[in-house]
Amino acid sequence: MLKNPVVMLQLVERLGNLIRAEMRRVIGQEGLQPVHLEAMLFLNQANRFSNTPQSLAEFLGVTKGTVSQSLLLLDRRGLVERYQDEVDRRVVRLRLSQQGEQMLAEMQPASLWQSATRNISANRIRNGVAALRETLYMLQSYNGARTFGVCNTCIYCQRKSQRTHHCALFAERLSGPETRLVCREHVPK
Amino acid sequence: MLKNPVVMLQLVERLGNLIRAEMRRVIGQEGLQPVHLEAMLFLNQANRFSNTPQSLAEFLGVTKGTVSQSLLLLDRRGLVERYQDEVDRRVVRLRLSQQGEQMLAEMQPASLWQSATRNISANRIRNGVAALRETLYMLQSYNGARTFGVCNTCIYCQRKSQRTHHCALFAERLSGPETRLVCREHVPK
DNA sequence: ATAATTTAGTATCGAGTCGATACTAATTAA
DNA sequence: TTAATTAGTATCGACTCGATACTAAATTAT
Repeated sequence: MLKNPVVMLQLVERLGNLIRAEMRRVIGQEGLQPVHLEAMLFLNQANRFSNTPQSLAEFLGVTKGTVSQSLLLLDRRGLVERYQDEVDRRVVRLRLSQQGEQMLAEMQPASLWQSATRNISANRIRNGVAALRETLYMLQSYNGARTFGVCNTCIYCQRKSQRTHHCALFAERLSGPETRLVCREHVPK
Repeated sequence: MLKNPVVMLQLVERLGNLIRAEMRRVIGQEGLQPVHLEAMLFLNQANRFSNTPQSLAEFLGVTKGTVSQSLLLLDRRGLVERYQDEVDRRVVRLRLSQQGEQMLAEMQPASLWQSATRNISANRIRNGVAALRETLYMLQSYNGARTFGVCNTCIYCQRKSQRTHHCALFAERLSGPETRLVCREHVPK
């Protein structure tokens, strides 16, 4: 019976809470809540198959009703735009507004973390990242939860030529930058 | 400019959110919120210098007013008991009730995590723990936040004999089990 | 083709978080 | 003795969140 995994859980939990508290402090000055920042960070990264309320709800682990409320607020504040899908007129598409993108750019949420990790050896961080990633995938598979990885780590992503890729699930062409966005249908290789 | 630290941040953030969502699912069945579980986990670990509303507020990163509300609820549910300090009659002492301890014991919050980390090499986990711990201490020192470590990793903790320890800050004797509890005055060696 | 079902999203309600502000009471400093 | 500080509580308003009930569009079954 190993104790280290439990220690790792406690560390992740504590770090997660600290990050959340820091978020609350920073974003609170804009009259927002942590979940609003999470949502904006997701929309900043989501590909065109994943920029919907449903997808956001799955990512955040809340119900679609809850997400609907949060989106109402983000819309009112002019940070997120909603528009109807052309093909399926039930679905709503989401994107950050110019103002939303600007706010995200100004916040630099990672800067504190950058300095906190400056003196840790690259090898240690590489190992840490590997351990965390493996844990994340395992946890997600237990839950039946989605992995929300980027396309270029997905089994459906096929390289066609130097510059073009192809998604075997949606049967659509993917540009280079698109392969670095997160997808709700992602399945890790 | 290294990318790995940012990846680590995103992983910790994502894992933290998953843990939180899982908490909400589990504890929600008791009509509680994630923060209530966090509070109970803290009280289960806090030493006799740290079992106060003020200390809990610092740990959770919220205001004392907020904590006061949460404690009201935990008290109403019979999960936490509040009693007055003998010496300083302003301060309120907190402890888990028998019922609170039982609920915590039945929940096994770490069990899913245990299985998720089963196949990761011990070395990788050790490195991950080291990287996370270092990051945590750095972040806390930037914030001026407390570290909330256990006594036996604190500069004030002195070993007197085989079985007895001594806290140089509070100038009091510590039993063996007490050196494994968390303290708000903790300063890492 | 029509009806039943499923799916995407919204609206509303109630309990709770959370910060801000204002307050009480006990302790400490001037 | 008075003033300032500290620990905690009470109240308010904006928001989260799940549950429930709803609309409308798309899909499936008949």
